[in-house]
Amino acid sequence: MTPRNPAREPRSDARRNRELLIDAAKVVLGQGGPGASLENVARRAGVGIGTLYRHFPTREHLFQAVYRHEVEGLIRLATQLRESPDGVEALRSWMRANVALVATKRGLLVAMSVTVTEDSKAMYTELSARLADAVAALVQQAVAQGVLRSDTTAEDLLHTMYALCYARQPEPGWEAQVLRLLDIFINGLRTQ
Amino acid sequence: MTPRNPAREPRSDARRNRELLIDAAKVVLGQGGPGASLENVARRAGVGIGTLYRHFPTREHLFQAVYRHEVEGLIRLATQLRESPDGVEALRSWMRANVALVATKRGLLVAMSVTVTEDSKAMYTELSARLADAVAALVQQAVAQGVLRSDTTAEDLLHTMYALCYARQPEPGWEAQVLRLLDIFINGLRTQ
DNA sequence: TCCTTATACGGAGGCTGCCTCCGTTTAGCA
DNA sequence: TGCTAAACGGAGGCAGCCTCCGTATAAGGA
Repeated sequence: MTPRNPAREPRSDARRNRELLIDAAKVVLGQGGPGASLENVARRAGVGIGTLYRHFPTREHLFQAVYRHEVEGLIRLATQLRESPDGVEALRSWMRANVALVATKRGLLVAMSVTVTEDSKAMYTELSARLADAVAALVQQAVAQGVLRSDTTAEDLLHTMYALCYARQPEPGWEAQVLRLLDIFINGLRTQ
Repeated sequence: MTPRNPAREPRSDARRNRELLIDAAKVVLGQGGPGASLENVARRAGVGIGTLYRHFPTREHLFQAVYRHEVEGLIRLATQLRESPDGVEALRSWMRANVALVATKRGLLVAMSVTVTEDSKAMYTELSARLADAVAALVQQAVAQGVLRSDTTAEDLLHTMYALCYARQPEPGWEAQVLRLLDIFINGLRTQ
C-alpha cells in the first residue's frame, strides 16, 4: 500500500457510515431539536458512538452536515425541475418541497439558529446564494415561457415563503395554510 | 400550630431561597442558554439541588419565572419614569434598559423561544400586553408634555426596538449600533 | 491471490448533569 | 418552650457526553 498519500479517497465503509449517520440525524435532530441525543443518532444509524464522533467531532459539525445535505437536495430539485414544461407548476412544486422541509425539520432549524458560529454563518451565506441562484433560474424559465410576470424575482418568492412559514409555524395545521397562501401568491404572479 | 391552613404564606426561608434561585438563574441561563446546568444554578444560589426542583419542578418553570421577573422589572421602571419631567428622556432611558436586557439575557431569550408551550404562550401574551400598556402611558405623558408627536404609538416604539435588536444581534458591537439608531428614531418622533 | 498496513470501527469508562426520594432541620404558632 | 407542617439538602440511579485504545478491514502491491 502507498504509505504517503496525503489526499486519499475515504474508505468505502467510512463513506457509507457517514451517509447512514446523516440520514439518522435528519430524523432524530428534526424531531428532537438542539438537545437531541447523539447516542440515539448513532444507534439509529447502526454504528458505534466513536464512529459518530470521528466523522463529526462536535454537535455543530453534524448539524451543519445535515443542513447542507437538505439544502443541496433543494438545489438539485430546482435543477431537475428546469426540465418541466410548465414553469409555474415547477415553481409551485419546488416551494411545496421547501415548506415540507421546514415542517419536518423544525428541530434542526431551531438547532441551527441556536448555535451561530463564524463557520455556520459562512456556510449559511454560501448556501443561501446558491439556493437563490437555483430559484432565479426557475423564475427566468417561467418568464421565458411567458407564464410569469417578467418583474418577478427569486427574492420575492423566497422572502414571501419564509415569512409565511415563520409567522405561522407554531399553530397546528399551519402547513396547509401556508401552502394555500403561497398558491394564491403564485397565481398573482401569473400573466393573466 | 394550625394544621389546616389551605392558603398559608410561604415560610421566610422558602421565599428567600426562591429569590436566590431566580437571581442565580438570571446569570447562568443568560450566559448558558437553553442547555445551562441547573446544578450550577443551585450551586450559585447556595442551595441544594432538591430545593431548586421543589421550587421549579421543570426547567421551563424556572425559565418562565426569570423571564417574568425581568419583564416585570421593565414594567416597574416604566412606572417610575412617569415621574420624570422630560418625557422623551424617560422613553430613551426605558428603551436603553430594554436593549441592555436583550444584550445580557440573550441565552434566556433563546431558551424561551426554543420551548414554546401553551403555558408559556399565555404568559407571553399577558406580559406583552402589560408592557405595551406601561409604554403607552410613557408615550401619552410625553405627548401631553408637547414634546412628542401626537400620532406616536407604543407599538411603533416596541416594534422598531425589537426589529433592530433581532436583526442586528449576532454581530459584535451591535448594542451601540442599535442604541444609536434608536436615538435617531426617537429624535424623529420629537415635535421639532 | 495473499500480505501488509493505513484507515476506520466500536464500545468501555470516566465525567457531568438530570431528577427523585427521604432523612434531617427549622420557622413559626400556641 | 414545645410541636409539627413545611422546607431543606444531597445521595443515588440513570442517561448522555466525549475520549481512548484494542480490534477489524479495505485496498494497494507483490
